[in-house]
Amino acid sequence: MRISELATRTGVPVPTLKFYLRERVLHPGRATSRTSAEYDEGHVERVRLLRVLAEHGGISVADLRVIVAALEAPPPSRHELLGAAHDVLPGARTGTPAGEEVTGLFADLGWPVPADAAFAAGLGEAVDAARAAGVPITPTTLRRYAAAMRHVAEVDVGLALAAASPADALRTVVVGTVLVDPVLAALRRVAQQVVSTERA
Amino acid sequence: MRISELATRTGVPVPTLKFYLRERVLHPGRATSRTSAEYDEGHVERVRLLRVLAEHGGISVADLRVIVAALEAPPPSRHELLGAAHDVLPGARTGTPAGEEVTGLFADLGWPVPADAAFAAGLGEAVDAARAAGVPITPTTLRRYAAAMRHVAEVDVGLALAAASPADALRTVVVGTVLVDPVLAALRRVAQQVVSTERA
DNA sequence: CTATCGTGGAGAGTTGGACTATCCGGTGTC
DNA sequence: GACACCGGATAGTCCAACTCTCCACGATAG
Repeated sequence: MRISELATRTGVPVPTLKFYLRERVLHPGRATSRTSAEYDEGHVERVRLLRVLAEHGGISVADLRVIVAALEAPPPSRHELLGAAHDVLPGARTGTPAGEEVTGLFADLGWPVPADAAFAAGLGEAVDAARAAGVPITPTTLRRYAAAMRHVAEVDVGLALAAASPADALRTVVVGTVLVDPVLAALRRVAQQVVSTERA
Repeated sequence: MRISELATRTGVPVPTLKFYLRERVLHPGRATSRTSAEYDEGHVERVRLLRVLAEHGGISVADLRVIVAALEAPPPSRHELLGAAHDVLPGARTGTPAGEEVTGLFADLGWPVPADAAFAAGLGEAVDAARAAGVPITPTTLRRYAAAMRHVAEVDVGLALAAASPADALRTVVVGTVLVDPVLAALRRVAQQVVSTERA
């Protein structure tokens, strides 16, 4: 199909598609002449992915570029895949070591987390920010949060392992991590109301 | 103190403070003459709150205005307080009824959630977005996520109930909801790595 | 008592990100 | 062979969040 059909199929205007091509988040079509190219279902898929990550996940074009690059080079093992996906996601602090409290938390929980894991430092920052704003987060609080998120992670990993191919698994991890966060946030708010009602 | 001292105390430039005053997210100081005003510790606190919500919570100035308005008018009961806080937070869809799947989920779980709760509709949208991007979320998946977030909510409500005053509780709920989300997201990613390692 | 200096207030300008519009020479197509 | 459509490039728009510039005036140090 040509670019105008890609536009009608995805509902994205032609100038925006050209913008995505320029920004290298959409791979070029197969050129059929100097002034036309052929796009396929892969392009339709990609455009839909870009839109949903940008609109519902709030991912910037710069981060989209990193993400699609990772999607196009799937690592061999399913386990490495998770690390690769995480390095790419916004919020990761690759190379920055985590603070003492965070490493202590992981030791307490018996979690074998390397101190330089992509999100360990980000976790420390997030906790400090919440405390700076007056939220009384104690080590106990943090342990309880961690235990709950472990249950979430069990579900997440199950979804990824159920994928048909490594490429599918990578896609599920990256997209799932970004797009399930808002689902969890909404569930958290609803659950707060429920717990609060029950205690009243 | 005068505006320049407020600027040095908070590390925020004077023109930015003037911008916050114009946008009515920072309450005016007590005017001591036509060309000067007196700011106090409440202003320092407020500016720190604005910065941490904007930087770590990604809250826009328009949403900040709604949040600070809510903080200045605390509702009488602690239970109403949660609803008031949630109506104000980004992602809320006040007045929009939730979809069938979401109301069914709540019925399944035995959660007494009104169909027009602030986040019920947002939840449906978030789930649809994730599915549109190819994340295979089943009703079972959703129930497991909900169970985990219920544990998170137990901790949240405990924190809010421990606050000294209703005003403190409101602050804890609003700020905690916004700023603990990134903490949970980071914990989720770390837990994914741990679970994945254990299964390998 | 006077020369700055800082202030509140308001409008205009800047920056960055994400598009969107215009142009252009070159097809493809009826 | 007219004419819409294409790809490629450049420039322009729009929004949010600041940031700058003025202005007239009050504060305060010499």
